[in-house]
Amino acid sequence: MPRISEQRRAAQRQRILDAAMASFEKAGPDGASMQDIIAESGMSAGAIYRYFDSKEAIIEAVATERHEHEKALLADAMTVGFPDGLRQFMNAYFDWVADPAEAQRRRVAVHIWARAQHDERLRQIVTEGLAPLKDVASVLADAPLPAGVDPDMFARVLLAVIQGFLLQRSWEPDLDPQKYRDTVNSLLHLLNRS
Amino acid sequence: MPRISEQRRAAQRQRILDAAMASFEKAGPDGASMQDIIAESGMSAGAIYRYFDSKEAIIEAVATERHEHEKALLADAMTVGFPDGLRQFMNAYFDWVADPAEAQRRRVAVHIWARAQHDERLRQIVTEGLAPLKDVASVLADAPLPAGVDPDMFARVLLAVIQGFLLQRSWEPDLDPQKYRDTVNSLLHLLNRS
Amino acid sequence: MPRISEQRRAAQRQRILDAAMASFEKAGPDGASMQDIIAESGMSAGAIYRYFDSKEAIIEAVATERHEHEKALLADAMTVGFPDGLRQFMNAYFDWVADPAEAQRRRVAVHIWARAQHDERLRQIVTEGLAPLKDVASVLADAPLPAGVDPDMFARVLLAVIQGFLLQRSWEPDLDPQKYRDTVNSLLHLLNRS
Amino acid sequence: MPRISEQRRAAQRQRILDAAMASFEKAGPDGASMQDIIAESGMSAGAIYRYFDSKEAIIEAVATERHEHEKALLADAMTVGFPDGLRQFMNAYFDWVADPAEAQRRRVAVHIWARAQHDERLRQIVTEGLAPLKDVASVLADAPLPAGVDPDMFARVLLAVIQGFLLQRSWEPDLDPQKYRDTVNSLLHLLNRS
DNA sequence: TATGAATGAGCGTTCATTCAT
DNA sequence: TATGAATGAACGCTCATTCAT
Repeated sequence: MPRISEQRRAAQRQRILDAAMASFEKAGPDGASMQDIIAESGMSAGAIYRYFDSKEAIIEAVATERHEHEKALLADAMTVGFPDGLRQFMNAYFDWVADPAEAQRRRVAVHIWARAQHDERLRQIVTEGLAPLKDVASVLADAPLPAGVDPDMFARVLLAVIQGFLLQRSWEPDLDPQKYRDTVNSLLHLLNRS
Repeated sequence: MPRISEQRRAAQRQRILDAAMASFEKAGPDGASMQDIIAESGMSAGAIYRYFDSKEAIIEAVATERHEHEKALLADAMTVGFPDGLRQFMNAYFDWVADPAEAQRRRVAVHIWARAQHDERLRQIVTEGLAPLKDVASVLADAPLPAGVDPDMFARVLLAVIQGFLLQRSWEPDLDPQKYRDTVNSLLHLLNRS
Repeated sequence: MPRISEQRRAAQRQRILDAAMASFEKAGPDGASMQDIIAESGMSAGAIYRYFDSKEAIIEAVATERHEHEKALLADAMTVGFPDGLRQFMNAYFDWVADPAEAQRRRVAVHIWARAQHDERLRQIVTEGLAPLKDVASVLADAPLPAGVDPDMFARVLLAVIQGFLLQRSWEPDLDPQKYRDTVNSLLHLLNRS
Repeated sequence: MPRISEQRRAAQRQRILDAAMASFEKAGPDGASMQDIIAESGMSAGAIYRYFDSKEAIIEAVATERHEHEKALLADAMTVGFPDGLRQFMNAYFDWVADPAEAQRRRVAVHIWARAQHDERLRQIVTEGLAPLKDVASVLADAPLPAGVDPDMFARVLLAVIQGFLLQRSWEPDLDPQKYRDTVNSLLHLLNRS
């Protein structure tokens, strides 16, 4: 009975997602055609549609994959308190932002962000990916923050610091992540002294 | 010998760009068809192609318009020194980020950002729009910054703080700009005490 | 201004419908592809979609055209009473069934009939095309019909006599319409004597 | 050396034909996909192709089945002479037309009729199904028919009366078969008096 | 024998762009 | 100058059929 194993099924799915990532990186989800994904994956049109209902479903799976990756990344950063958990949170992100192997994912992320503005399903996936913010905020709530600093908003500032850098580096690949990271860390040290 | 006045030509151009912005806001530049822009502008297909060579040219013009707007916005914020110029720089941006009339432009900006990753012309327009960073950095270079804080990178952090918020609010329109702004300002106050 | 005249628009529409009829005759609406209609019409894909929203819309237009033709055909047959109006009704149909120029339309009609079973819009078009039955029935209602003969059902019998022959001749083109018609007329004469 | 018994083979074949009938009834042979038939039968794609060479072969088998059914139906109606054999012929048909259990077969029949116009094999099956006409005609040939009534053509009229009603009822399921039948029988009684 | 994953040609339709009027 | 009808390549997707297991 040729019913394929769960393992093979997962591998084929991943093959498609990898091909989609590669295609999306080059031209964005709209610029990449199904033919591109088909060629990149080495599979046939029909085969791909056994794993995903539509191109849209592939885009959503790519978005989901990215956020699962992100959540796993941050899961254990949140196990320690302020200010060490905070530092780990930022470091986990910065490691991702600096990792050459993740360049593709970062570039595709920007397309997902743009698309999430119109696509309700994608918007949900993206905002659910913002969940770690809650954890960061609850850690910050117990910390001696300067007056006027809201824990929720501070968490968003930290995320923005990452997102903005990811964006800037997507246009200027030569931007040095280490220098940026050092500056951010130096700024965060001001908190300890307050 | 221009058959139509320069003034009329500019007005027609603007009409197309406004229609494009409206169309792009709804579905992004890829999701919006030339037919959408044609319908929204009330002009004919042929007429539009007298003002712009291609859809791509319209997208570039939209991107350029946005960055000219941005530059004008920041031009006079840079006339005073640290820390007042810095505050004005941030306030100018925050006013834009909070202005309901600018919602359309902000949403389209995210698409431009994504597209700039692949489109060289767009990338140049976007990175040229980053010019104010240089001015901010040169102001910061003369300021008594904490140890380890690079002026160029600090300027990027400030930009990131805006960009990230713009992004987050594009997915969660209810996010309160005032609360975010207050937290950012409170954090920046730490600099004065250092 | 190249906005085409109403006349040209109607001509183009007809060109598409004629091409569709020719294509449908050869292979039925499902067997004929849009490419067939495009080739047959000598128009481009895009042009056709300016006149019809979809292939389905073309099929509906073909069905509508056929029934408008039919209604016009029967309109004046109904101006006289029994038994002359009845004879004219049948003759009008028989002339159509025997007319070589109408062979295409007859063959396509059978496909429309089949399709009308599932397609609600088509079903409405087809059943509205049955309207003449009401007129025939009302003429028959005033006639001295034999006992047990319901005017509505008799009208349906008459229609069935046509439909069935159309069907039989679609499989056996050599069937002689004249012989069939003579036999039907002879049978109808029995009514006069009753 | 058949690995499976002839009996099982026939049962499997029937299972496929039943699934095909059910699928064709819903959407016609073109609207129904092999996947539909596969799902409806509970068999696998590969299994079905061991019993039928192609979808076309299934359609032909469905058509053949229908006409075998029809022939069996009429076989013994033809054992008696005019006018009783005639009445039995019509009654056998009318029973089929009124039988709710045969609704599926009737609806599919219309599709077969349409398709038989282009498909030579189907046309042969359908015209061979018209064989009873010959028997009816030969019975009628010995009967005292009114002047101008050709036995062959009269047989066709009788068939048309059935076919047309089947068609009309496929669009208007509420049509009362009994009323139609009564009217037809009343009309046929005129023959006795002539 | 039976399975269902895989194939890839072909489907209906859309789109940015052109050009006769 | 302006119009919008026309183009035709390319799109996302489905399908009957095959064949490795």
